[in-house]
Amino acid sequence: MTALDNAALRAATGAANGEQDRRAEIYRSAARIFHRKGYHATSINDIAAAVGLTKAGLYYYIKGKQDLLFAIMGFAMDQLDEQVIEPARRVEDPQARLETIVARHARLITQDSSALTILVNELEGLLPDDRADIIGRQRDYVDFIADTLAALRDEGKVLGLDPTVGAFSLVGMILWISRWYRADGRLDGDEVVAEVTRMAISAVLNRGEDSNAGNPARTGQPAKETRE
Amino acid sequence: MTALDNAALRAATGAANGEQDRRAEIYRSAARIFHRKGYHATSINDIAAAVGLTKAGLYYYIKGKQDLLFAIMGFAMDQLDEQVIEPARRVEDPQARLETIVARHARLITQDSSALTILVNELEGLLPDDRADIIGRQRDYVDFIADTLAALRDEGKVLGLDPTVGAFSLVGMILWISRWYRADGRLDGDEVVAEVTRMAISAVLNRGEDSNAGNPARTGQPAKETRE
DNA sequence: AGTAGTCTACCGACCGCCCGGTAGGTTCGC
DNA sequence: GCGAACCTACCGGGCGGTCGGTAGACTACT
Repeated sequence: MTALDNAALRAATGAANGEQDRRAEIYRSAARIFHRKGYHATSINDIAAAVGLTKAGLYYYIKGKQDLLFAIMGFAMDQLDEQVIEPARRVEDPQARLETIVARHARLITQDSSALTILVNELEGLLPDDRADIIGRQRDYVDFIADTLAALRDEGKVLGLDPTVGAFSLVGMILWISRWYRADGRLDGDEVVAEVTRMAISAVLNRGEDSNAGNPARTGQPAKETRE
Repeated sequence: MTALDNAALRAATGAANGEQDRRAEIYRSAARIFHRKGYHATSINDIAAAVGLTKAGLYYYIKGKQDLLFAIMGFAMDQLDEQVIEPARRVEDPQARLETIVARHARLITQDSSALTILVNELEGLLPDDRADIIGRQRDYVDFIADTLAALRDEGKVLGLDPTVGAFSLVGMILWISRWYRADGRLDGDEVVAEVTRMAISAVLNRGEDSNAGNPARTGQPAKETRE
């Protein structure tokens, strides 16, 4: 069920298969509305109307409100896994890996923040088992960042920073983008991603002259890896 | 706490300003519950039960659910004004001022995050006019931080950072604390505040050797003002 | 001292509304 | 004629909010 739904969601702007498209449209609409109004403030009717169905018609596609939320969150976590964690895992140098994580996560948010934002804001709307599932995956992500910070520390590029606090702080910085970034604003998505990535790297790296193991720490632009 | 307050209040019937105490207790309870479950997922009955009243009894003290939310948010903004903005305004050196802002805001969150977290998470629960009021005050806060970053840039301590993006990013880092910090966790509140403050300063200051207008930019530890 | 009135602080019962969800069709392409 | 894709009509229940009370402390007057 969940895997199927996720596959449906992933079929973004498709041509073929009618049912899958419809389902994907429903999930996308629901994600947008949940994002805008919040899960509890959104009624099944709101979603049905947004996709041009009645409430009963909508129930042909979904099992219930909570399942819908869980499916959206599962999709968001899959997105994070595929677009951020997996690519970053293939980067061996810790600093480059951190840049990959931040830049890719930030980019995901500037592109479409709905699902990823619901992922962090509506956890209490889930059933306990589902919530445990999502929280576990989130914790893995934070641990992944914390491990990267620990590796940077072992290289001597970071001094006296608690990796866990560092990881949480970076995540907070990134997630917050969805609250202030507007696609039609002064800065475009790429500029925002670059700015935030630079701040993130700068936040964890040691400043200045001291104890820097080799490696002429780049102080200017971020890395190349910010796009694929 | 609640039971104690109620017992004390009941025992001291006839004492001076019981009404204000009761009202404060209601706001505090409501803030805690809104924080835990979210505004929309919290019923008036939940709050009434938490303070040992019936729903009808609660309405003797409040005008409605939305007014209650607005009152809590107003209180949170007042707290921010008094404990963060005003003290920081009296610090003239921009870097020290930034440290004051971050440290004081972070400290407020580690002490009691309920109201301050509601302030950012439940905006859509407000009436449009109330929301505009709160958003305006929030924007003033971000502008205050952005101005401080701009001042740092004018001193040459910050290069090529957009002050607005910088301000938002720092705010995101700080606000996120309420999502992961536990008073009974590995680190105590002061340690977390210190860590986050160091990261924030490090995130915006220039690293290393280049193009620094005069001014021996401190590249080692941050400043003293991180605690009072 | 007694008692009538007043006010604070609450409660039980109720209202209309809308919620998530369902039963039982109906339409329509194949 | 059959199943996929929807619909209308409805259900029980909980919601925010209101109404009409009332116990009891306090005051005022006789």
